[in-house]
Amino acid sequence: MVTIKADYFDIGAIAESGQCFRLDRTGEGSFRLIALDRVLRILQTGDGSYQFDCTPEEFDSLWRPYFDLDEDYARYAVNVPPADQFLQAALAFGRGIRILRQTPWEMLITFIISQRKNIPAIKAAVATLSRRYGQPIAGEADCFAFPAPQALAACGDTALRACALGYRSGYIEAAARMVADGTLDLEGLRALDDEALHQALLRVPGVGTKVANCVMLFGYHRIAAFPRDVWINRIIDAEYGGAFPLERYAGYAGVIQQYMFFYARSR
DNA sequence: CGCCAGGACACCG
DNA sequence: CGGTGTCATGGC
Repeated sequence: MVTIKADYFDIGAIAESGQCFRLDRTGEGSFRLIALDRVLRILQTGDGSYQFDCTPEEFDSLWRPYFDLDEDYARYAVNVPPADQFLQAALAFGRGIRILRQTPWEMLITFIISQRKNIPAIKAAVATLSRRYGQPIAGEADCFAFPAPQALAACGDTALRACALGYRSGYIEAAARMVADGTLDLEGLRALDDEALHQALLRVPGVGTKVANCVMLFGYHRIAAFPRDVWINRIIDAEYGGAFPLERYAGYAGVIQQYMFFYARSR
């Protein structure tokens, strides 16, 4: 058991921020995360601290980096103009959101699934896919790791379609084959700069600009990436006259984007 | 039942 | 280059 008290850390906000689809509220102040082929239970105590059900070694080597706890999120707020009432409200409301360091493979498949689906539907599809093609996690009832590339590459378009994936099943099968046969080296892409990484991801069927930016932001922690979905476009139209001042947040616009998304969707 | 969802893609002018 | 129709399915 590990207890922490971190500023700018709110597991409930993170769970509802649309970046991770396997972090669920299991009760009042309790959460369960399936990630990195493991299960992590998290308890939010009354005094604002958190208890993680893992060893200190596991916390330091896996979960501290996963939750990006070594980064100071106060620095992302300094360039927001006081007159920007929308962003001021969004940062106050979403205080405690962090950009999780998830894996490129899971983000690639998850965000191919995400197109034209709402968040509950995405979570359901990821859960079905994991239950059918992921490894059961030892010592945990009904918990399954995210499927390996080989597992998804082998199961076929028809079986994938039966996981409520619809027309995306062909994209997912093709992407899984590229990764399984080495055509696409997701770990090797870490060496590329943002623009080259973006271009490499666009070669994957079913990956356009928006999904590529999500994979960059949530899978490679490229926090300059700024995914534009229907919610973000709606905000930019309604609050910024169609032109959001991205350059003001150069280098970390993706973090700002996440506050915008979470706040907009809450209303 | 109808509308919408963290879009991509082919096609068109 | 920018606009338009289509794609399959579930949540609300």
